[in-house]
Amino acid sequence: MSGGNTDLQAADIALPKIPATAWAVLGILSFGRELTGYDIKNWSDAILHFFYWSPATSQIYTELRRLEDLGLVSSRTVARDEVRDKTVYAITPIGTEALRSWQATVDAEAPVLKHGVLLRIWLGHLAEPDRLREQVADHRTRLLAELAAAKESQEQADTQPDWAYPALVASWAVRRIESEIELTDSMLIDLNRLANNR
Amino acid sequence: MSGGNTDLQAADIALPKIPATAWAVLGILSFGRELTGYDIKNWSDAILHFFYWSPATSQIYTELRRLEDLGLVSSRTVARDEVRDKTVYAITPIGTEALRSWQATVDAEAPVLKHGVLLRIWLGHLAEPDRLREQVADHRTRLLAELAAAKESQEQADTQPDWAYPALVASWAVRRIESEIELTDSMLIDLNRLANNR
DNA sequence: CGTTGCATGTAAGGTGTTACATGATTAC
DNA sequence: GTAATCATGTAACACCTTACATGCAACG
Repeated sequence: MSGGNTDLQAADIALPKIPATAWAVLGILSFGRELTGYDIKNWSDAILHFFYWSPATSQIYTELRRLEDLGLVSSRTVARDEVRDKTVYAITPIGTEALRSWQATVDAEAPVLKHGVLLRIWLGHLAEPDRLREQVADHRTRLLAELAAAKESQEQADTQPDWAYPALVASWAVRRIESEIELTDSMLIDLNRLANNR
Repeated sequence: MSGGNTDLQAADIALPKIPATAWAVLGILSFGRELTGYDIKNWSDAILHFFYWSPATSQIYTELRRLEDLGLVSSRTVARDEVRDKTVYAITPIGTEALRSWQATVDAEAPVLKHGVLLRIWLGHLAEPDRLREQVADHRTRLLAELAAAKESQEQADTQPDWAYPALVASWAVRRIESEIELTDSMLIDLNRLANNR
């Protein structure tokens, strides 16, 4: 509205064309901490993994280099112990604005689910019924472990100040895993019925 | 049990090392129809997409070539119209046994979810509250369309003979989308509460 | 008569993984 | 003393997508 506004507007920042993984890594750094590539991998495995896939370690280092070349993150060397150093990365003001601009202008693609267990059930005509139920039961066990991890992540988010959004997402993750456990149980019942009706 | 059993056992078949996408394409052909690459892409978009991602068309043709080289599928040329031909693919006995063997021995990897909307909510501290709610509302609309498509897919599966397993998976897909709609509604409420508390 | 569907690819390039390598430190 | 953790990469390669190209047929 005001003609004299020279503030940095989200729309003013050129939106670099970088893959989704790069935005995710930048997003992790947007919480304001200085992190090593190793730290980012751990965050990724612990949190991102509930709603986005966790890239390989080498990929994270590749993205960090890309982001630094673009000026979206900065790095500095700090002491790790008396002998060795480590490199910590932080988001830059340009990086923050780029992320904001990405948020404001790039619509989310349709979510993608890659569910190997469901693929195997879909191809159930080729499997032994026992094998199928074994796979589903294993999946259920995995879900229980995920649920515990998600709940822990939720507690973490609830205790951090200014983590309202991560807390929202953590609560979504917990409920979505609970729902998948129900669906898995129901699938097991259906599978039993199918196996008995022959 | 019997020593004289010379039948082809799943475990006897060498398990070729091919990517998950190749198994998915082979799986589509395991329902016994002769399909063109184009047909497979359509099946993929219509069905596979509910629980597995749908590969690009060019990727499907690549996988078909790979599968044919391995003898897991065969192709033949048939007339399309008076002028042009088309190539239809069918699974071979070796292909069926390879799939069986894959089912019997390869455990499913952990499911992967790539949910761009959730990633954006997780980074909500960088977004305008309105923009966030817009993204979630758009996602809800998308889910409604998916739900309709999943229900149609379910009806299809229910009317086909010997499609008990696809029917099971379709019913799972319907319920999982319904559950995600609920989670989305609840997310919208939480987002409203967050926006008002400031 | 223009658009959508059918049908099949190639070429280029980007994305991402696996395997490997290194080595000090800390925990058991 | 041995395993796990921290920390950082490189090299090779596989996977997959995008963009492009082609052209008839059928539908409105």
